[in-house]
Amino acid sequence: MGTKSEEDHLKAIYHLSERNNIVSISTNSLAEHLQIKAASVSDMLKKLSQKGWVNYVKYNGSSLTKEGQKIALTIIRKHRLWETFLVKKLHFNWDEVHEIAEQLEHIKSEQLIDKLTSYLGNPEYDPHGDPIPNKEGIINDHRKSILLTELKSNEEGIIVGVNDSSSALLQYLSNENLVLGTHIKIIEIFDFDNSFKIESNGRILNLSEQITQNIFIQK
Amino acid sequence: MGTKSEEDHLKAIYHLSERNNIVSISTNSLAEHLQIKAASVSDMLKKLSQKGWVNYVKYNGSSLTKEGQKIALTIIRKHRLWETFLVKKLHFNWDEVHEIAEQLEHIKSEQLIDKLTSYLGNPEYDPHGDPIPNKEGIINDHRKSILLTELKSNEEGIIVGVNDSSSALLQYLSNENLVLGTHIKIIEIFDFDNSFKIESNGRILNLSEQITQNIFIQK
DNA sequence: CTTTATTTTTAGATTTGCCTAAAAATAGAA
DNA sequence: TTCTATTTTTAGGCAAATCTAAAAATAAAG
Repeated sequence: MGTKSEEDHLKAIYHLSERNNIVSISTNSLAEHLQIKAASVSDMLKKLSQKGWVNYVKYNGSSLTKEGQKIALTIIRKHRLWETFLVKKLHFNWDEVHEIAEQLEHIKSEQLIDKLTSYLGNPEYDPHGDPIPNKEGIINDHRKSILLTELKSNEEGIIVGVNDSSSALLQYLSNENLVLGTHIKIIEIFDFDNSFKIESNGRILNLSEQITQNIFIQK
Repeated sequence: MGTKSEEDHLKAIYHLSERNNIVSISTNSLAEHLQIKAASVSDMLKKLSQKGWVNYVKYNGSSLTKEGQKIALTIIRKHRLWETFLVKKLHFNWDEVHEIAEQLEHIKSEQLIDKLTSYLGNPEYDPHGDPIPNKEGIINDHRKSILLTELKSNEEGIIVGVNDSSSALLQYLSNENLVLGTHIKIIEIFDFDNSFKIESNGRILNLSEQITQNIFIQK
């Protein structure tokens, strides 16, 4: 499809749109996300717009076209399949695979991905609980998940995903034994800092707002 | 280590040296092998020489330094491990894996290769019968193989490798059922074109010189 | 041992993806 | 609403890896 850099830009637009439920993504937030300068992003947006992958109005942000979204989802599909491979088959920890998958996602071979998919048993979710788009770029997410922040005192749920794949968060969660499938119960919510006191596996834990707004729960 | 292009140049020097048992590789043959122009190769040789990876004397060809050879062998190791993965685990045919491995060999993660190696059961040879260098870049090839061309009438042997990984050759051999491990016997050698009449699996086959000089045999 | 042919290098351009600095547009505050 | 701050774009540059065309070195042929 595109170059590594083009693919990275499309993916960034997709992720920022998804995370914030926003239609138009600012050039600055893309630059921040991609760790490059805004001027470089402007250049690339012009190019992607010309290719028909991005809707771009000067000074007014950008969004993906149908075709751009298809490409972004193909890359995300590959990323999540490779992460699944790394954890399930090569026995990496879930916090070690992101960087490697960032490289593997750009390998070009449809047949490779087809064979990898069936080798992994057609997985629907990656090791972080994120749904794997199908070959047509469609996400079939039958989890009814909400953010932990949306729960109230005394409510209970199961961890089904994370909103952020940074090593720091994933290691923190592993360390506290808050892995996918873990059952938790809200004991108390502290208004002054929005931190949560929860119970999980018979232990009492305190979670900061930075943590609670990155954990997906199913009641 | 280096960029994709640097790695490709080092690997090319290694392969051409190996194939021809020659110490110094001409710029033109590198250009031919890499499918780029000789002028571009000159530029790169200057760069690699400056990095201490290549011995380069203007107008006099190039060879690998110790360090350059180590890098080349690391790439070759990764290439052959990925090929093994593609054939053994994903069930590709041996003639389909070269292109994909050309991409995968540039993925950067030592841990990934370590885990892949043990996942594959520390293989010593790749699907084409080529030895896989170890982590230190040492090739431990305990096959005593010779080229099919070196056999005489009535001699027999087993196919243990190929000298050329082109799809064309590999498909030809698969088609004739001349896979690794196949036992063959020389019936007759025709002087006028150096072609061989052989017997294999009870069938009589004629092999041109282009084929016989690319098959490794163990008596 | 010249002359010609071939190989290799240099010089100068191009493309891609990035940069900095300055200009232009938009948004926010008084 | 007008001034200031912020965001975004433009303009011009740079490094990497390639190219073409021309010059230089080496090899081959007579």
